[in-house]
Amino acid sequence: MLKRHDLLQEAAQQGIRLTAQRRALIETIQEAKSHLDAESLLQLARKRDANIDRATVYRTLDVLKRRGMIDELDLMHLNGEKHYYEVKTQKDHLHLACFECGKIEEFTTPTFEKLKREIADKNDFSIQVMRLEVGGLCGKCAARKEASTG
Amino acid sequence: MLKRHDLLQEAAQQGIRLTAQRRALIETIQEAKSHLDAESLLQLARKRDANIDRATVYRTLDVLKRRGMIDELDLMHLNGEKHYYEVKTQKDHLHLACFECGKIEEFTTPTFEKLKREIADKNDFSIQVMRLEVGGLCGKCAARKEASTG
DNA sequence: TATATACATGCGAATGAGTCGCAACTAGAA
DNA sequence: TTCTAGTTGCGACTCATTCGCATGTATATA
Repeated sequence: MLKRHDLLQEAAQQGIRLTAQRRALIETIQEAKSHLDAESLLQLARKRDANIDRATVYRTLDVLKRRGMIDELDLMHLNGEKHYYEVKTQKDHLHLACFECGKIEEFTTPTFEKLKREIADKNDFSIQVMRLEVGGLCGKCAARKEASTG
Repeated sequence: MLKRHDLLQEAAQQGIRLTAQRRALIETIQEAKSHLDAESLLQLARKRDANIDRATVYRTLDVLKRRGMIDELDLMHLNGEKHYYEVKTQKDHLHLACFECGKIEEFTTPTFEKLKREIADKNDFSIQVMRLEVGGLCGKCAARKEASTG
């Protein structure tokens, strides 16, 4: 598992006002085992603090995004147009989404870091966020399709 | 400029039924000078064929996407949640989006191709689409910010 | 510790991109 | 020329996300 930032601590350091709702939301994101969309986040966070409104979820996500504490993903729009969120990790990583079974895998490699440096250098661009998403078929689904089609 | 596929020809080859609306849409996408969203595509295509409905735009985009003839981009959601489309090019390329001035730049490098092979190999994954988007500040905007803040 | 206020929240209504059901139409095969 | 599976326009709909505004509150300061 990739090393994640400690959101709550970071939020305090950055002087983000910590309301009960924000605490509940931040803790939920921090401890999430999978990528959460706004609705799932709302439902889970309500177990910690029942009085959280949907608008607050979006507003909080926006704050965390702007501060670079979380990343926003589309996951190839596998399930409609909603977004998913994850705590920023120390190393950049990419997401592989299987169009068939919907499984999401994460992957890191030095080549990705290298590419990042190259992008910044060769384009005179100061990178804040980088999102690499790959869509296709995971090994299992590719094999199954192969067997049934050809 | 990266070499693009010839959509109309490819559509014919693939046995896609060519209605007047689809022709207008395909030609519009092919000749577009910038990344088009569904609404802009609709407006432009109507100059060629006034009777095009919004639903047809989405349905056609969907066909072309499924066939791998065009790519769908989010461009870091710089302007809301809409999607942008572009003709698939011979080489994969990535998009740099400046959060300040909104400029979009494209970039290719062998490292990207290398990364792609690595992803496929090390994960046993059959890649269909790959989307790499980068957000940050272009050289000019970074310099301007530096000057005014620091 | 009390107070002030800039910032957060809940609510409900609004927005905007994209989708759907269905009757009418038509490209291209036979 | 005819047939029909695939395509279209229309208008209503969905669903994620945003907004305006009155109310509430975390935190700085006295």
